[in-house]
Amino acid sequence: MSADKPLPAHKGQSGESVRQHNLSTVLRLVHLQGTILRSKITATTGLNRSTVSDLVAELSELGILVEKETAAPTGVGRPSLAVSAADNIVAFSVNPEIDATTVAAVALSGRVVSKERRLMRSHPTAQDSIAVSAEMIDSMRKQLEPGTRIVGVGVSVPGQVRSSDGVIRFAPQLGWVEQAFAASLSQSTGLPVYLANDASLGCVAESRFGAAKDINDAVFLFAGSGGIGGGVISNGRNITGAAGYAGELGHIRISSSKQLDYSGFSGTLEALVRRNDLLDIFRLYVATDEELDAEIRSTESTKARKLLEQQVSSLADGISTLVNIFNPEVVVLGGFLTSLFDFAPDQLIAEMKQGALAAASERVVIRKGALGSNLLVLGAAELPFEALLEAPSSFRLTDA
Amino acid sequence: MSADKPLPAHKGQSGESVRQHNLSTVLRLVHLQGTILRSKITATTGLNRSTVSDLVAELSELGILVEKETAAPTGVGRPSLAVSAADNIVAFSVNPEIDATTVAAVALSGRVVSKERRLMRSHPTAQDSIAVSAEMIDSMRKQLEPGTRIVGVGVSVPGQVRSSDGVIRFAPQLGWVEQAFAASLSQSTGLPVYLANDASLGCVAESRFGAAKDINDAVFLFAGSGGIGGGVISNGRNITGAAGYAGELGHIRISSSKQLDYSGFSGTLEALVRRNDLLDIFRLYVATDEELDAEIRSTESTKARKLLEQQVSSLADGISTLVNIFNPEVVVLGGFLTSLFDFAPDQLIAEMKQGALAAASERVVIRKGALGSNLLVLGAAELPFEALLEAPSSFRLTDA
DNA sequence: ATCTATTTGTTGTTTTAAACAACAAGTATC
DNA sequence: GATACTTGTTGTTTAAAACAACAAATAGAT
Repeated sequence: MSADKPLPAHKGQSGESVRQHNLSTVLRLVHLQGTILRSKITATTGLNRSTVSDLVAELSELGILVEKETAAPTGVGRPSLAVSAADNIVAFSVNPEIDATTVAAVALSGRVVSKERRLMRSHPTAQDSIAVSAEMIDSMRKQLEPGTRIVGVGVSVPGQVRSSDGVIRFAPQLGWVEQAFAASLSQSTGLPVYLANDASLGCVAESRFGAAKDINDAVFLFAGSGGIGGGVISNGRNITGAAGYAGELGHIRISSSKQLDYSGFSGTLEALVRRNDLLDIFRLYVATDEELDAEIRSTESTKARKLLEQQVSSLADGISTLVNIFNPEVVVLGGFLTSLFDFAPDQLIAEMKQGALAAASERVVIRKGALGSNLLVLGAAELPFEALLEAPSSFRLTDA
Repeated sequence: MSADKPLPAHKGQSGESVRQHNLSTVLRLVHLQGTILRSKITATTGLNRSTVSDLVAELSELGILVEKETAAPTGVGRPSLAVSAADNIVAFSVNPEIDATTVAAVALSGRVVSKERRLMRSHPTAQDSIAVSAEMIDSMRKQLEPGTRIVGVGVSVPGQVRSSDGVIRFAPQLGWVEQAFAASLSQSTGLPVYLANDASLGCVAESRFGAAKDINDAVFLFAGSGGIGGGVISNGRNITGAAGYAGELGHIRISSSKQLDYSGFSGTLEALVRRNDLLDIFRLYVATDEELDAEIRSTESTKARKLLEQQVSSLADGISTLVNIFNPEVVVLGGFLTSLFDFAPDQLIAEMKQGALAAASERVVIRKGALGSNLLVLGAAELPFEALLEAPSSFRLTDA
């Protein structure tokens, strides 16, 4: 009945855990803000000058942070030192898609060190994908600067991932079911591997570095050829749910329509806002988001415009529901949803407000994603980085 | 661009804040678990025996906790002391409804010290309600045991409340708009007053003391005569949103039906699962939840059973959407939704699973609320208690 | 060019609170 | 009644943040 397991919520704090927390706080600040003055760290953390000095020294010792003298002094008084995240600590990010696999190396400083997209035959098995990923990581690893250290691998998966053990439960586009992706890729590379849903990672990336930076409550909707994915930041934290499947915002039911989405549910947001329907009406077979966007911007076809208006309406319905549920400050759109937004921003906003409570919707801002093609690259890299940020002094880095 | 305000997320921890945190942790543990052995506190917090001894001593000194020798020893070894929350520290909870106002005094120990429900003429103004509440609190205050100290007042509001200043933005049933309830009631009583949405507070109560105790991810749906309200616990925390309006789960759109809910939105969960529709079909004008439940259990009418099945379907649709969004462990139902559940549990569960992702729904349990008529009494009291739990050593208690 | 005010880094000391260690107290089992 | 076991108590140690004093580096004033 009562909790025999020591819930983390009821954990006390000892002296050492305070040190861990403070190291973590400083490192996270630098990772998120980029290069930052030490005096600024002192101000934002509220810690004493000498304490910050000591913390930064320890992190520098570990090779995680770097201190440099500021090139141009900023004002009166002794110039403060600039603190940056190490440029030679990298995470690999992997994004398997239906027709290609993207692998990148991202430095803790945020720099994308290298990035490669390899086309694959359609419908690769998970084993194929793991083999290709491992090989790409291996070759990329050899080209890293000497002395570079590796945090691990983050994989963005277009499907549902069990967070506890990194098993892909179901990836509809790829046709994968119950694949122990993390364990297998970890075996092949000798590196720790972390998995999460792609849209959730996009959400994390936009909230840390993009359109929702410094926002505590945000909702994300990303649409691609595989449907609509989503993510939520509430009170500054990504909502994951009990097992990691939360945030499937494409599958919220908003209508009685019998139209099906890619997972076979009817009347959902994903069923009514379909990229393929737009491609069809423009008589396109495949198209990049840019090409589709150009068509949407320029079309004069009444039929096309009507479909677009319907999709905008459905999107507004979906956003209304999410606003009522989450009361976010910002709603961030990605993929071709940005084109829908641009097509009829006033309609979208008006219909969204009409379907949502005034109090919850009055301050909501709808915004386009800011990270473009680096969205998932940065998002996936945050998974291993998060592990490092959580325990900077005890995390085991791997030599390149 | 970058954060000039020191975000709490980037706050460091000093020695003193550790003490605060640990005092808070111990006190919260006792408040949530009820009477608990000191050895158990040591085990769950992970703190040293002597540290726990010291922390409990400080809280006892403050009169917040009480240590007693255990009546019946539990096993081998020196018997541990039983730690309880003080029974003479109380919070008032207030619940204004359309036809009555309920005021109660709740002890930190969880005991409901007193409770009174006063009938009022229909459609009271906010001023009426504040005056009546203040008067009820005053008279109840006089009857408290000597030496009792007061934490504050928590108000559960059937409407949207801005959390920053306790202004009621809109309470559709009561017809209130923009009422500075907290400020006004605080003026009248001389006590700190906290406000929140009623369903959110019910959610907090069930998650701390009721059907979702020790559950980190739970969704709550409560239905009454005023519609359907909701609340969410994600990662152990109640979701409030940017301004406090999150959790309006009754207003999620699940259908294209033109049926309107109490806030004028069409096709929402609240529009399709209406208590009044059930009352109508049973030819009841007013009825308690118990009376309605009896009708639902015993009805043989085909028309009634069809309506009930429709409502169960709609409820299942709503829960599916919420399961896809939140991946909860438990969904808790309250009000007449429990009767719907009892009417057709298999249908509800089957249809819910049909509309939700397998991964997210496979482990979900649908459960009835456990707190009955004390739901809002306990929930509202948690608001002032929370302030005390947050800062036990510096919180200013008021003498009765 | 020099002086002053200002800000920040550095170093050595103090303080706080948790951990630790040793012992006493109380219970159950043999 | 002896022994093992668990918990409370007390005094000591330790870790880390705060503090204080001073040095360093800048901008602006004289």
